[in-house]
Amino acid sequence: MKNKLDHVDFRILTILAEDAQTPYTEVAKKLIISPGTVHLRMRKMCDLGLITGTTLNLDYSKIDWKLTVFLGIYLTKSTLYKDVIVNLMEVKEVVNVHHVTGKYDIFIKMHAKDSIHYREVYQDSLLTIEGIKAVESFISVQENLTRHIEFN
Amino acid sequence: MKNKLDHVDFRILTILAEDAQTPYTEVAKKLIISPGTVHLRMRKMCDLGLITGTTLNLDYSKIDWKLTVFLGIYLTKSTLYKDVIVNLMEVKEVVNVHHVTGKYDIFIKMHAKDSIHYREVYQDSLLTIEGIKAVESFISVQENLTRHIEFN
DNA sequence: GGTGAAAGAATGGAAGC
DNA sequence: GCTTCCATTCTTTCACC
Repeated sequence: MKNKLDHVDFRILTILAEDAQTPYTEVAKKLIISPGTVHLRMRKMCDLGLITGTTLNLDYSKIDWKLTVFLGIYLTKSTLYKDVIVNLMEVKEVVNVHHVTGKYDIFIKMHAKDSIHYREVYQDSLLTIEGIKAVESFISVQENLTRHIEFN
Repeated sequence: MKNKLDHVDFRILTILAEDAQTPYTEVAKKLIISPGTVHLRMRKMCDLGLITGTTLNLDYSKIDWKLTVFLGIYLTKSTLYKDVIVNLMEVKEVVNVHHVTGKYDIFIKMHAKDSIHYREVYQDSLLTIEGIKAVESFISVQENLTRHIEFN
């Protein structure tokens, strides 16, 4: 898959991963290629499934969702992961679900307005899911970094 | 902070969080407001610090970075977190760093090309950081969900 | 597989309501 | 604080290289 991509593609990715709203004309100018080429390369990378979309980076604390929590989930039986994941995805405070190997079976990230809201979600929406044996939580005190890998 | 935002702002956020490249004219049409208003609201939300940027969603496996790993880090002394975080941020495979409460002191997310690459980063770049006592890793077998909270 | 130009569309101010 | 208007800028296609 990677051999379909070259250095120009990676430089386009680097610029747009930094700010997805950068006009293609500006990307083209920076890389000294034509806007048409940027457009073509972007379509190629979307078609390849490398670029799956674009989104806003949001600081939830600014709308009074003050808590970010990571949760490591133990299942009663590891094979139950599929059903549990489906149930987790229905909890709207959950923004990220990973099936993992290691101490935990599933790893999730969620947001909550405050500790009361968090406890509600935890007790009423998470612990009640069938197949979950136990949950360990890690409350984020501070996010220090969110970025992409370097493309090259 | 939240009282500066209304339902229209949240609907704009919802649309653009889904696809940050949606033209403002299209957002305006969906919400039956003028493009100028979308522009104004967006600038307000950027100025408030709610929107911190825009980015691409990427599937790293498509460029042969096959591993996503979460790592829970124990420090020799919890007060060392600042220095350790600075050092972690210099490891380019690390894309996310959170200072957390709970069993671990710091929680990070990283990507690697394969298990050899991962072991190199783990042994040479992470375990060598002064102040880190131990690390527990969770290799993501599958990402099932990445989304935003529902705004309202 | 890239370029550059051109038609159509979007952006981002300003003036008025 | 929203809207409409408009000059400027961007997108996206396509004939050509």
